[in-house]
Amino acid sequence: MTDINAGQEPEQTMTRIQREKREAILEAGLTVFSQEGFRGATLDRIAAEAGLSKPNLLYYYPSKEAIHEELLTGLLHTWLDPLKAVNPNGEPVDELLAYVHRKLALARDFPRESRLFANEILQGAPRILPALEGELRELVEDRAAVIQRWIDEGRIAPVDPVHLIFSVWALTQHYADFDVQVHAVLGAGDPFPRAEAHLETLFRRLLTP
Amino acid sequence: MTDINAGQEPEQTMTRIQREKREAILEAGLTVFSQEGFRGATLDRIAAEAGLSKPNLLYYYPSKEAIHEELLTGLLHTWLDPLKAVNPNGEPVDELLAYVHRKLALARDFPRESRLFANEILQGAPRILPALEGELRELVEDRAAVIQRWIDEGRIAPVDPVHLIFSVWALTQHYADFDVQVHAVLGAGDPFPRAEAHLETLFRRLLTP
DNA sequence: CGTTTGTTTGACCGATTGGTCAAATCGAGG
DNA sequence: CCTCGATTTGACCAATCGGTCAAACAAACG
Repeated sequence: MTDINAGQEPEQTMTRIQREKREAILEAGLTVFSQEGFRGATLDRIAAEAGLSKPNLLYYYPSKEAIHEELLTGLLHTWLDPLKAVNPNGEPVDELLAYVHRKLALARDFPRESRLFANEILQGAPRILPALEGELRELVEDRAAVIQRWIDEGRIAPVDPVHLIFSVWALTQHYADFDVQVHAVLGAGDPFPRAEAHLETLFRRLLTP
Repeated sequence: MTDINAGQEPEQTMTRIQREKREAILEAGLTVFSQEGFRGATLDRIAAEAGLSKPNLLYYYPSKEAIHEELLTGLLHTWLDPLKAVNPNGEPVDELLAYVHRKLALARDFPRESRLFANEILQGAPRILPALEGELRELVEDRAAVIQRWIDEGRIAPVDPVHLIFSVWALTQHYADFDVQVHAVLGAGDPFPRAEAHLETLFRRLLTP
């Protein structure tokens, strides 16, 4: 019996089969957790989705909690990167529009990740509240200061910087988290091209001085 | 043994105690379902929250499903009313801003209802998809036509009418569904006054011709 | 080929789940 | 005070939950 690394990422020491199975489990966990939330998800469903027996799944991850935790920690960085990438020395309107586009692309390409995050927040963020009050808050305060500077310099129209960031989050994640509703209203087509054009219009009118 | 109405609302025939207990159960169910989702919620927790024993709860509602269903059906109307109330004969910008304010007030005053709805959509809307594809879709199409008319008459700036409605939903519900995140970033104060001012600015710049 | 190490599974466990039921308790009317 | 229906509860049930374990199986290697 090999006590497979219950902690972090010495992926080097893992065999091919270990990497593949753990990846399959994370993939399945992402699907199930993002639909049902942590409490609603069951190991049986995750195991079935991953094509493994339940004891076999528990051979690779020590608990349901461990799968969920690894998914969440991986997520936060992906989630904050687009905001981090806003360049304080760039052209303000372009930088902010590019941020919106990156965030919308994330919603389009990683809807399950978006819903996993939404589920965690809806449940009161019991597992990532510290990260929200730490990393996230600091990053937002930092970028809000940059935006405020742009406003003071008259390079974008005055707007509450933090609520501007909230608006970007709300508008982009809506297309991932509420996609069932979006499709119920719009029909079968891909809503993203129009969404992109709409958000471009919205933020351009909001920000252009 | 009285077989308490398992169907709809002859509230007239109910005694005071029946009305009170059923109300307490719905209240508790709203709290629990909105936090944990349908699968994650347990009858034990709902019963505890309502101050009842589990068998006593099941004396008033025949199943977990029944509580959830009654909450959801009651919800949809509350949710659509603000959009219904948009007056096709009013002043366009005022009407739409009033809609935004009504929807934000809903998020402020009924956050649990908002989260219950969000949970249902996140899970794929298994219980209200028909209503979304029916009532909701028709209402949105109807109001989108009104907005399009306003655009054609040059009374508001051109904008995709359906995505405009999505934007109102996304921006207002964000403050209810993600309030933990909002508070993590902003600190303890009440975010709604600033949110209201921000959304007023946003939609005024977007819509003013 | 045998051994050792890594992988998979069937059987099982205690706890919790949604739900039942008969018996106990309450409360209003006679 | 008695009665009868309304309400409440303790005990219980089958199913499912997260998780364990020993045994079976597979793979690598000398």
